[in-house]
Amino acid sequence: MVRAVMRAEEERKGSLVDDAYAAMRAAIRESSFAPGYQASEQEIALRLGMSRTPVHEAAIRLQEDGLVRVLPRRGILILALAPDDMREIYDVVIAIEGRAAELIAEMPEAERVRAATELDGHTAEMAAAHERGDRPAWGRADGAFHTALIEHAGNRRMSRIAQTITDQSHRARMLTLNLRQGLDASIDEHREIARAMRAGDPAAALNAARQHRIRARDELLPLLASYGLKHL
Amino acid sequence: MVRAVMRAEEERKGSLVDDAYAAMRAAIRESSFAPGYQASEQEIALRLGMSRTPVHEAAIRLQEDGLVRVLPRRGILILALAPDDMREIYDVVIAIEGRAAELIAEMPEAERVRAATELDGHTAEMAAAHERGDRPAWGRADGAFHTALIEHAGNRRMSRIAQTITDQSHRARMLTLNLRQGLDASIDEHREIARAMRAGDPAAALNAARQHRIRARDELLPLLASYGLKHL
DNA sequence: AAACCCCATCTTGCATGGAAGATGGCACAC
DNA sequence: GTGTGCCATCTTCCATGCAAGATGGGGTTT
Repeated sequence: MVRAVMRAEEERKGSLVDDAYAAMRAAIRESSFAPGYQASEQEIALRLGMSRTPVHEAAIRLQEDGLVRVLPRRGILILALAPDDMREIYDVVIAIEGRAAELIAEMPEAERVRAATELDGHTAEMAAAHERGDRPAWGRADGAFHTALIEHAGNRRMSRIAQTITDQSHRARMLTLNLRQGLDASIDEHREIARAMRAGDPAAALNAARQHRIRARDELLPLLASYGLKHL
Repeated sequence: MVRAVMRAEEERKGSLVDDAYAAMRAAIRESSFAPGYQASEQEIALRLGMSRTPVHEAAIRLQEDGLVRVLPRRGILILALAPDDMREIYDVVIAIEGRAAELIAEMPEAERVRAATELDGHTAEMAAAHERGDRPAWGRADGAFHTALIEHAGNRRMSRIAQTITDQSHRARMLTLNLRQGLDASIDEHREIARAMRAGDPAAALNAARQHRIRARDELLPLLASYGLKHL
C-alpha cells in the first residue's frame, strides 16, 4: 500500500516527540541553539510546526541527557559546558573506553582481529587526513575510531553512556579541533590500542586506551584554561 | 510567609511530574510493579490522583533511565533484567568504580583519608552485620560503601551513571542477597580499597576496586545461570 | 533622582478531548 | 474443528484551554 505523502516534508519515522527530540538535539550540536540561549517551547513548537506538547516532552528527554535545563516557568535553557564539566567527561571516558578496550582484547581471536582491523582503518584515515592537513576529516575519523571502539565491546549501556557524553562534548571538540597539537601522538596511540587487542593482551589494551585519553585530557584542559573559556 | 497546606497529603516539593516519577520509580524498585507488567497511564494516573499528562512525562523519564519501555500504543512495560543485562551492568560498574577509586587515591591526603575513613566505617558495619548474620543490614552497608565510593570521587556524571545502574539492578541484588557466599571476601576487599586510597596508591586502588567487582560478578552470574533465572 | 511597587505579559504545568492505531475475541466460512 | 477476517475496545499521541507563577517596565512616592 502506498502511504500518503508524509505530512511534514522531512518527517521520516515515528512520533512528533522523536522528531522534536532529534531536531533540538541537532540544533544544539550544531550550535544553532547557542549555550545560554533561553528558548520558549511555544517558539520551538511553532518553528517545528507542531504543538507545545511534543516539544515539552522532547525537552524532558534532553534534560535527562544533560543538554538543556527546563526552568519551571522560564523556558528551556541550553546548557553551557564549564571546564569542570570537561574534567568530569574525561574521567567517564577514561573509565568506559578503558574497559571497552579490555573487553575486546578478551574476546575470541576472530572478533578481536575484526575489531582491531576496523579500528586500524579509522586510524589510517586519520593519518591520511593529517598528511594533507585536513583537520575536520581527522576529527571525523577520530570520532569514528572511538565510536567503533565502544560498539565492538558489545555493551548497550556503555554505548549509551558514550553517546550521551559525546553529545555533551561535541561543541567543545569542534571548538578545540584547530588548537590541538598531538594529532600524530593520537595516531600512534590508536595503533597501540589496536595492537594490544589483536595480540589478545587485555591489560595492555586497557592501559593504552586509558593513557590515550589521559594524555588528550592533559593536553586539552590547559588549552581551555589558557584561553579562559569559562563556558562553551 | 506561611504557605497554605500542601494540596495533596504527601506532596512535598515541586511538580506532579516529579511526584509521579518518584512514585513509579519506587514502585518498580519495590517490585510493586513487577517486571513484565503492562500498566496503562490512565490507571496509574487514577491511582496517583492526577491526570494522564504528568504520568506520561514521568514515563518518558523512566524510559530514559532504562526502567520501563513505553510501547507506542500499548502501554508502559516494566522492564525485566536478563542475565546479559547483569553482565553489561557489571562491566559499567567495573569501569566506573575503578576510576572513582583511582581518582580518590590521587587526591590530597586530607581528602583521601576522609574518604577512606568513611568507607571503612561502612565496611565495619558490614562486618558487624555479617557477624550477627543480618544479611539485609549487610546489603545496606554494602550499598552505602559503593555509593560513598562514587560520591567521594566528586564527579556528578559518574554519580548519575552509578545511580541509574543501581536502580536497574536493585531487584536483582535483593533477590540474590540470600544466595551469595563471598560476604567476608567482600569485606576484605573493601578494606584493601580503602587502604590503597589512604596510602595514596592510585594503581592499587584502581586494581582493588576492579577486582572486587570482577569477583562479585564471577560469583553472581553463574548463580543466576544455575537458577535458570531468565529475567528478574 | 532614586527606589519601590504593581500589573500587564509571557511562560510553563496540567487537564482534557478527539483521533489513530493496536489487540483480542467473536462470528463466519470451509 | 480449524483458519480467517472484522470490529469493538482500549491505549497512547497530540492539540488546546485554563490557571498560576515569574518577569520587567512604568508609574508613583520619597
